[in-house]
Amino acid sequence: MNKYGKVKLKHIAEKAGVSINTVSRALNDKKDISEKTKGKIRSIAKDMGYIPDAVAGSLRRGSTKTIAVIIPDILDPLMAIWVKDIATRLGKEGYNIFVLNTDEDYKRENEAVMLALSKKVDGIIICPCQKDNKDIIFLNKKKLPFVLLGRRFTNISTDYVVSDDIRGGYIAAKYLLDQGRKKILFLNGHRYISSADERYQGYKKAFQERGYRLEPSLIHEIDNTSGNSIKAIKKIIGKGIGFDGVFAFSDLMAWEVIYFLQKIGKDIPKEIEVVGYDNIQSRFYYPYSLTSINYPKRKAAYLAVEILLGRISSLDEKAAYSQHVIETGLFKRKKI
Amino acid sequence: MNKYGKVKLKHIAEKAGVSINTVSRALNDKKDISEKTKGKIRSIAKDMGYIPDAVAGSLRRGSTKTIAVIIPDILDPLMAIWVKDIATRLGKEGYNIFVLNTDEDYKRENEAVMLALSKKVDGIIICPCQKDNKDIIFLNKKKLPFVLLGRRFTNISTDYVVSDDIRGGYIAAKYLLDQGRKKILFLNGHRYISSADERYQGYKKAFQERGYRLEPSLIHEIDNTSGNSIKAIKKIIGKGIGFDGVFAFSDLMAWEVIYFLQKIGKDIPKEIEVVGYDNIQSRFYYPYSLTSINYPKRKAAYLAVEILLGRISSLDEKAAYSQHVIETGLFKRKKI
DNA sequence: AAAACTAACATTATCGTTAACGTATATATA
DNA sequence: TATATATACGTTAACGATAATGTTAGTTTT
Repeated sequence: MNKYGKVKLKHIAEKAGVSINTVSRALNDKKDISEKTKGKIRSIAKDMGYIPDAVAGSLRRGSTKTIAVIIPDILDPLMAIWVKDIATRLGKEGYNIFVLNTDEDYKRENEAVMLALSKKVDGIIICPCQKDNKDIIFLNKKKLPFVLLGRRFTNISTDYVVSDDIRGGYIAAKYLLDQGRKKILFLNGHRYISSADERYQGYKKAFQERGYRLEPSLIHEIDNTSGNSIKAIKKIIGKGIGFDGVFAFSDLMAWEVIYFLQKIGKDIPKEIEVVGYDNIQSRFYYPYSLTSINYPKRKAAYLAVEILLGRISSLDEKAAYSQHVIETGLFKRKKI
Repeated sequence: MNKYGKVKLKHIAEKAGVSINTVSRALNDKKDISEKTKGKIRSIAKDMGYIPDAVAGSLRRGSTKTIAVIIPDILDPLMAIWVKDIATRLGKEGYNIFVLNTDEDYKRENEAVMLALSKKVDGIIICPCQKDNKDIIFLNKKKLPFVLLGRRFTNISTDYVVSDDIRGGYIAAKYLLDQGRKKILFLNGHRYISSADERYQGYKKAFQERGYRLEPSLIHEIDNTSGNSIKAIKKIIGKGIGFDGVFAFSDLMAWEVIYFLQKIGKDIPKEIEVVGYDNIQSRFYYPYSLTSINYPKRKAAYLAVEILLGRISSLDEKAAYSQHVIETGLFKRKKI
């Protein structure tokens, strides 16, 4: 370390015998500076152990080079994967990310948005917990670029990247029905979440095509958070409701469900076949037969990032919305 | 929205007929202001849709109210749990967190530290990927408070919270040996990670107590990142090395290992018994018999936060280091 | 050789907020 | 009544970096 408690541009400027501005230009690789001076300044800066003050720079520049990622729950592997992919992709463009958990709570989501606004992030990627969040619409007016990932709004047009949830729900129902399952338990997310609502629509369609009626006692809407599905399934079984198939809102839910059903002695998938969503497989190896609705998750995340970067760099506020519905398919897994 | 593109303190001050400073005091709940004025100003600020500019505030205040959490991998449930617990606890004190992944990479860890320094965080909680990182020691000189979590340094004294890894390794080995396992595969992390090194020491001790010799071909050091343990175990089996027990560095590794062993037809735990570390159970229900080394993870995270907050608020730079080794125990799980 | 231009640097304003300091009024004490 | 003491505010100077604008010396143009 050197004699300066904190090395500022000023100190480098003094030592180099140039102005602060010249130091700034040298370190930021701007023009209007000779290679010789630039090299000299950079060398001095390095020697002095200069660490740029991002806060001061952000204030002056009017840009923090930071993106907020607002998600329901980092403990859901889908979200963790997305967060990591987004961070990696954005890192290449010099952006850092701020991760904010909402725990599927509308109020916390709005607090997160306010925090992002306050922290002056350059953009937001958000997986909203409701399909018609009025406070987020507010972002439009604030002219802060944002992209929805995984879930969308129905009451307003925005940029988004989602999976084809209608088809996902349809495929899942069709598969279970094709397997001869008669009493299928649908453990869905709340229908005020776009993906849950759309999966329900697809699910319903598959039943209607066969002239089947949806049995209300077999359709449940629950939070996609810790332990919830176990609580729910306990209650359902407690009521004496029987079923031979389950379609869960996420693989996470599906795992919990399988765990519990196994525990009470059910033979999976013989007695009860479970279908999940998201097809999480990258790290969380799971030995049971968990068929799942699959879609290119990384592609979705990257696409959201590209759209956001486009919005940030584009001067055209009125550019058409980028709306992507990514194809879903069935990923069939056998018991190993 | 109102006529102001961006509502600043100045605008509120104008409207309220007071000075900027008074507005600042009102909004920050400082003293030297009457309840009446405070109420009036706050009401006006709310009406005008004022959103504080955290960047400007941070620059002036010299504090960002942000903590960096530097971890190897957010995809490891242990880290995800820690991150969430830390965020929750710090949130109550008005802090936000910046999550930075290192992927167990020394270079990226140092970049993360530099970034944290540049972003002017108020403190760092870090799970270091090496037990003697010289660049982090550098933090001491920078007088930026930091606490190690899960892993510690051996070449320098710092604040830390770790599990009793020596004992953890000892217990695991003892358990497997007690079960009559003769050929135990130790899938450890790299020994330049303190926890891996200490678990090795405990492991060795258990063997020595019985007069057993460690078989080098059964001890492997690998990265605790995606898919690595499967790659490793494939190679080990490919070499014709047989084993009837496995002690893995993390539950994550253990899951991967069990997955693979199952896949190639092994009966778990009959043929091969696996012991993991961290005892992840909160969300990732896992149906196989995975006995694991347990310790109060949330307690560890909270403790790290308390220590950090203490350092931040304390004026005493020379306060004795807070060093905590949290008790570990065996969590035995049966096949369900 | 005068005018025009350019490269390379310096000077200064600015970002929005907070804190140190200063001041005036109201209240309490002697 | 005179003086001390709070209380509640205003004024102004940072915080550190960057962008806009100036300035100077050297080069090119005609």
